Amino acid sequence: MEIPSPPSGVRFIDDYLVYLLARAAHQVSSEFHEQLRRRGISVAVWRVLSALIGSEGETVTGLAEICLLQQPTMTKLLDRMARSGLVCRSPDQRDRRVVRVGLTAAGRAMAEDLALAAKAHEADLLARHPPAEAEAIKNLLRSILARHDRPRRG
Amino acid sequence: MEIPSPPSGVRFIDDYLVYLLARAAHQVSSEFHEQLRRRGISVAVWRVLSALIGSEGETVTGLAEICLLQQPTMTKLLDRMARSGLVCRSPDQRDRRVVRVGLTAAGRAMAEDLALAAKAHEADLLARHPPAEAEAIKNLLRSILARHDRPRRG
DNA sequence: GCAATTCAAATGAATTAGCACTTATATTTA
DNA sequence: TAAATATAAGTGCTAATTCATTTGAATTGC
Repeated sequence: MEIPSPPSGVRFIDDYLVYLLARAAHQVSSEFHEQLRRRGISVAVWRVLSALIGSEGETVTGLAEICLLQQPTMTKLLDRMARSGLVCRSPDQRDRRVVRVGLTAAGRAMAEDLALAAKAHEADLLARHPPAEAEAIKNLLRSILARHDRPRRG
Repeated sequence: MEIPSPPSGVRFIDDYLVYLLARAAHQVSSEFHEQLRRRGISVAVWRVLSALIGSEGETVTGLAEICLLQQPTMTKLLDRMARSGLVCRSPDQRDRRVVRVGLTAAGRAMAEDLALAAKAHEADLLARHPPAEAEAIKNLLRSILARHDRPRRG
């Protein structure tokens, strides 16, 4: 059987909020992700580093939640990052189930270096919008985050 | 060495646009993704099905771009979906390098069924915002997409 | 009209993620 | 306080993703 090219009409996804958000997130980050690729740093590693900037001592589960990953995925990611000398784990004093994650000197240097590049990229992104809109974007996103905070999820 | 709990101050990521977008996208879709999980349908499969609604005949590379995946990932995903009888491939008549992808009857039924659930979920999401804001969200996202459309990417 | 280049899709090897489960520690409650 | 339940992190297996490459077809330039 033969399939013609897609019609030029409106696709389902073009008016579907969840898709618009996913696409915007992907598109907006793609330039910075290419910078990471050039430096040989994976997006997952950058997410962990950035999550720890100004917030060292997060737990494994906490980092997984922040980085939008499963906990076992984070455990293994941290294994690799510890092996490459970017993070260190240490047991919590009060609760021995808990592992707290910190940056090594090398990890902190890399994190801060990348954060500068990330902020420069962000300024560049926002400069493409009229000032009022640029202002509105983050506020709207924070409003979305506040209104759709899920009770709790793995 | 000992690592204290993270300070309660402002984390880097809490004011970082790319993260806010990624988090919003994740959070907003999580409820629907749970619905998918309950039905035993993966997010990737849903993305392909939804991409084909009203737009059958997309190419493999085109679908990869729409679904925010790499082309080889899409090839293998389509292999699996064809095996489970959701999509069919057929060679383009004009250009024999191109493969056009269509839905089978079962695939179309599943796509339309899920699209109803997706739209219901979307209505539910938007109802949590004041009407003016709900109106603004999609427009703002479309503005972002328009302004940050990348030239071309794998 | 042929060689070189571009482009679409597929393939294979290696890496990574996800799911279900285990282990160890805390907390609850009877 | 003992037993039951809950929580944090790690493990093992399977499956999916990626990167680099290959194959086959179309386009371009000479």
